[in-house]
Amino acid sequence: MFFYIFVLPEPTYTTMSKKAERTTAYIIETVAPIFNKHGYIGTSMSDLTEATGLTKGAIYGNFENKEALALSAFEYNRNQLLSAIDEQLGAEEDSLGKLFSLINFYKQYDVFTLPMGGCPILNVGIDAQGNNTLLAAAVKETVKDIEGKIALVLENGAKQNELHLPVPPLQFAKQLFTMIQGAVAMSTITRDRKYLINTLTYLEHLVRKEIKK
Amino acid sequence: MFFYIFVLPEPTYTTMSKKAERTTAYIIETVAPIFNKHGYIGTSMSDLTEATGLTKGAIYGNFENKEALALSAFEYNRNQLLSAIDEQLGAEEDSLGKLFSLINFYKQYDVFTLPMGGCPILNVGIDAQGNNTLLAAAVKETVKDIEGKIALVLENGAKQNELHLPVPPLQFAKQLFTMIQGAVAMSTITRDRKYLINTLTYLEHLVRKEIKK
DNA sequence: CCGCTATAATACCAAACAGTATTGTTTTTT
DNA sequence: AAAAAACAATACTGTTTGGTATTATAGCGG
Repeated sequence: MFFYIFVLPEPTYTTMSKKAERTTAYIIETVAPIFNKHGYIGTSMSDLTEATGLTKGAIYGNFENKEALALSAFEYNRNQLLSAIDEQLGAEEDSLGKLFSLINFYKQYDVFTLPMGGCPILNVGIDAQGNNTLLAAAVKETVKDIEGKIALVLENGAKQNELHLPVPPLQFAKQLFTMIQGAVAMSTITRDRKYLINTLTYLEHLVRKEIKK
Repeated sequence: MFFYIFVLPEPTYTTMSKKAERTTAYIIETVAPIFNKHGYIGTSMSDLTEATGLTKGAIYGNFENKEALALSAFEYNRNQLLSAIDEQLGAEEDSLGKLFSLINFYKQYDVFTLPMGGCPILNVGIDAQGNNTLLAAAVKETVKDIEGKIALVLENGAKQNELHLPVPPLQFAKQLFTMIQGAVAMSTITRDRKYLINTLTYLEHLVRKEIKK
């Protein structure tokens, strides 16, 4: 018996025609988990040359400066996350199914974010707060995106009479995402995935009891 | 009409006899919010000499190295937080009152943590994760402390038959704290205190409905 | 108020930092 | 296959990093 947990995607940088495009993608994909794990200031250019096997000339030929590279790296991780969320919210037919699909996804969020060096929302969101306004703004925008996606599902569910919400869709979405991120934060800080499991099991129960018709 | 929000405490370093004790305390108190805001690597020794008005000779005369200073700084912030939590959990007579007191404290957690440069649990917990194992361990321990304090209140409340818990006290405490830290994280990342207000209002409702007898 | 000691300032270190101008080497186009 | 263009490596810049040995000053007990 076999379990497919995650199918490792082919790296983007192997499927591009132009050389520069390839190295640019290669750099981003190699560098993204490092920035995510050690933060903007905590990551040095020599960390990146070491990890990529490239020289500074190569990196600075493809990116204007460290900040631009860090932004691209965050965007790369963010896109992976947004794609995964879209996948969960697009899979099932009914809104409740979509919600449970998302909840189950977050139960394994630690293994999902392992290759990217942790949760980009949390890591970059906190790290950049005191050190890089550009990154901080990008994270803020991403949060808004995700909340919007969840709110849309809730709104449709309410319209289709599949579920009833005690508060407006966006507010409920924000509450839901806040609790999820709380679990992400606590399991990150304590390195204990039980926070993830317990909180998301509770959210399952909450959705079933509070908004399921 | 006057509102006393917070009474600014007299700095510790003004009430000590020995000179060395005073500067040590002065350094810690000056430096603590800087480390908390910019992180361990994000804070340079020159940031600290600038902020304190002291020279490196003075700082290194009172602390072995940067790491030891950062640890003292975290411990200082942590003690302030633990004291505040103790205050809330000691004020009221009944367990439910203690709980509501804590919840109300966290509704204003952003203004409480403003002078220390944000939530030390979250900031140091995430920052240190990829950069400093000593600090990371200290945060982990603090989390355990806080959860223990909340669990104790819950356990007493259950024993006194003031409330009934659907799960063991420590597990409920962890769930509660997870949601609180979720609100802290989200309001930090988005710089929007509504997350704090909404989540803690919800927790109020949850406690009233789920565990109040 | 003197003199010893405790404490802080100065001046310095090697290493690491982000960034760049130039040279060398591949790709790509003709 | 040669020429042009794109790309990456090298070697270097000035600055800042954490840390320290030494010198100067301030605090404090007798």
